[in-house]
Amino acid sequence: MPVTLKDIAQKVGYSVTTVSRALAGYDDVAEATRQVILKTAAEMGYHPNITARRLQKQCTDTIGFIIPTHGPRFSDPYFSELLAGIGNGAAEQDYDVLISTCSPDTPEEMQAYERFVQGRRVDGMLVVRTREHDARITYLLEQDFPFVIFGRSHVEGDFCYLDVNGTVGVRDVTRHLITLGHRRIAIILPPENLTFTNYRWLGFEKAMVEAGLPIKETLVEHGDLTESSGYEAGRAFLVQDNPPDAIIACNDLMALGVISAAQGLGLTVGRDIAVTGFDDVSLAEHAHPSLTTVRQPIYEIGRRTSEMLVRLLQEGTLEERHVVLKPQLIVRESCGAPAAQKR
Amino acid sequence: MPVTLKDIAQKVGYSVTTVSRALAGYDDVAEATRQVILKTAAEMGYHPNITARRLQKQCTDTIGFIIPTHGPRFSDPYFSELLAGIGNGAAEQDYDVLISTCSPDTPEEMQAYERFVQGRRVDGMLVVRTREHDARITYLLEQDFPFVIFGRSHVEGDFCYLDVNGTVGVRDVTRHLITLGHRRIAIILPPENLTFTNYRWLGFEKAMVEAGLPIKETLVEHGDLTESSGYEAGRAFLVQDNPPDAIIACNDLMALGVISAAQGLGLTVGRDIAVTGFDDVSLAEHAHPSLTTVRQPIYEIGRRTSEMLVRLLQEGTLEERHVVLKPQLIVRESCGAPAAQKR
DNA sequence: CTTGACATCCGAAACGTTTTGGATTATAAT
DNA sequence: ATTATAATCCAAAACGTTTCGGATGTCAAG
Repeated sequence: MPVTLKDIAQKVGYSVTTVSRALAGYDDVAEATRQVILKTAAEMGYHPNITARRLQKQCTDTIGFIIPTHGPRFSDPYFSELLAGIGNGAAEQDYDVLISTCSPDTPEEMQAYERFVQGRRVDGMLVVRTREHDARITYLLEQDFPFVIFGRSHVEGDFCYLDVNGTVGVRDVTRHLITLGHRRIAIILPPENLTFTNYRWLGFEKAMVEAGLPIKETLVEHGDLTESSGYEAGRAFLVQDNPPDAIIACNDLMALGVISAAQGLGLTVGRDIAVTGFDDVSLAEHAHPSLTTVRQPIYEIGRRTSEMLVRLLQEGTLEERHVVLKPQLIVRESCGAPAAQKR
Repeated sequence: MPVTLKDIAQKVGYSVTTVSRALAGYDDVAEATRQVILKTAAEMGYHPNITARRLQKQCTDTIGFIIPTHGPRFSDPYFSELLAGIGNGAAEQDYDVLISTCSPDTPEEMQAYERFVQGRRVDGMLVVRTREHDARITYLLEQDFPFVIFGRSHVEGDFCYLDVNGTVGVRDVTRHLITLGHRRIAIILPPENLTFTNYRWLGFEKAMVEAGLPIKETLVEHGDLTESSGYEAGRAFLVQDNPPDAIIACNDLMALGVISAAQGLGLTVGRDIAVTGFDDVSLAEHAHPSLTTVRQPIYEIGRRTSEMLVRLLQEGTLEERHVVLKPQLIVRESCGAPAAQKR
């Protein structure tokens, strides 16, 4: 039903080859004929069949992204922003984005990768939330399949990544808390197997050590990056005999959970207890109190990783294979500093 | 480089046809040969080239979803949950999901639809955040392209949709506020052109009228569904000479903005002012105070719409073309009711 | 008049599947 | 021995595009 090259060829009385080449802009077709072809193609409402084109070209002009979702109730503003960046970065270069959703570190996740890679549904993959020993990366390397990751990994091999320097980020926010006079500082870390967990931990350690402050085991917890786990961990800290005077959460969602826990206990955040986050999702700015956090430009990250991947696909190589961005400390009300002006 | 049917055929000494049919499970190939073929296919690491299959079958086994993003800073927990539902619903039936991101109601958005539809990148489309006069729907209808929408529309024609009854939802939450003794009730509506805006408005109107309460013009505002617009509208209400004693926000994000605005003015939400939302994103439960809201099962909605679309594609028709789910009032602390127990 | 260069066009192959419509052989029924 | 039936197999076409390697005709230079 849709009009094909053959239909146009029939109508204008030229061969399929000539029609194809006219539309593709080759210079071995007379200007007059090209005009005729262009005109009739438009009139007939021709749109190339990309499936056929893909078969011929042996590439899909599509990048894949498998979103790590935790359980059915997966509600993370972080990912919608990241996805917007990825989508726009890809669209700008006429690439499509194929997605799937999977619980991380499960057999289903590997199957999803195989489906994309082996089925040649995509030309390259975007990988996020990397783990120290990451089966996805091992797999992609061994398949010699192009990919770019947001984050880093301990997996051996040379691959392209873009990351935000979490060590500097957490170091800065810890230093800031110390400057404000906080001494008993607690931290809620991401799950242990994630690569960025260790980087953030190092930043915490560095700032504490350089200030001569002890790191108490009772003031270190792990959460799973949801508000709910932030709530639990925060509450656990605050009901201790000797509670912390500041709590660093390693992402904003957990920080919001901590704030909720503190307020639930009748504490005033920013006065009785300082709380900080990481990411700077838009909710951080509009929370009450507004959240001191470490900004990573999520949209830009999505955009840049997809741009890196597309370039890698098109040129077969990348000049800047490793990019590490510096995050930015955003001071707001939740850590008791003089409130940054709201809007 | 990847192994093809021809490679297998060569190896086992049968024709490409037989190999294809053996793998596809036809019964006109001897059991013994099938075993040989299956075995060597596995050994050689055969994976069918889906592009070739698609060209032959003239369908892509892919559904498209264009996410309406508002500006680069697009951070909505609602969409990540919806997407997880869509992704899983599709994956279960071996369908892929192709996405793109676009500002709603722009030329680029229509181009994105054309790209998907005319380029036959997908077999069907999923449409959300529908507008009363929605060019996307008009277009899909006129192209006779299969689609399912989440929401409804005034566009003429018969199409499949799944929606949540917003009238009942807002009616219930309004009634609840009235029961609690609130009389000056304000509402923050979504943008006027969205279909669900009117449905929600009707619910508000109905509850107010049946209680004999007047609807004041000064207590009706429109927001754009972001926390920031909720903050603005909420603040505008609260600084009035005669402020409302309850504010209904038409989604959770705006409600969180209202809470922040109220707290910024030194008010205690749940005592001085009641606030309610709509959606029940996971942040609503963990906000402080926890947010009274109207729950729509977002994950389930994503899942069901993609299931509907896949069935429509496979069977050419759908028995249940119009589904309207009933939302559920979730009473929590933000409207001053006795707090629902936390977790 | 021949040759070469150039401009314009096109047939056929290729990409990897699936499907159509038999062909071949063995087996069972007459 | 012949015919029908069933069990296996396969060549070729088709899906719509791009590209390779010419083919044809025209014109200017020799």
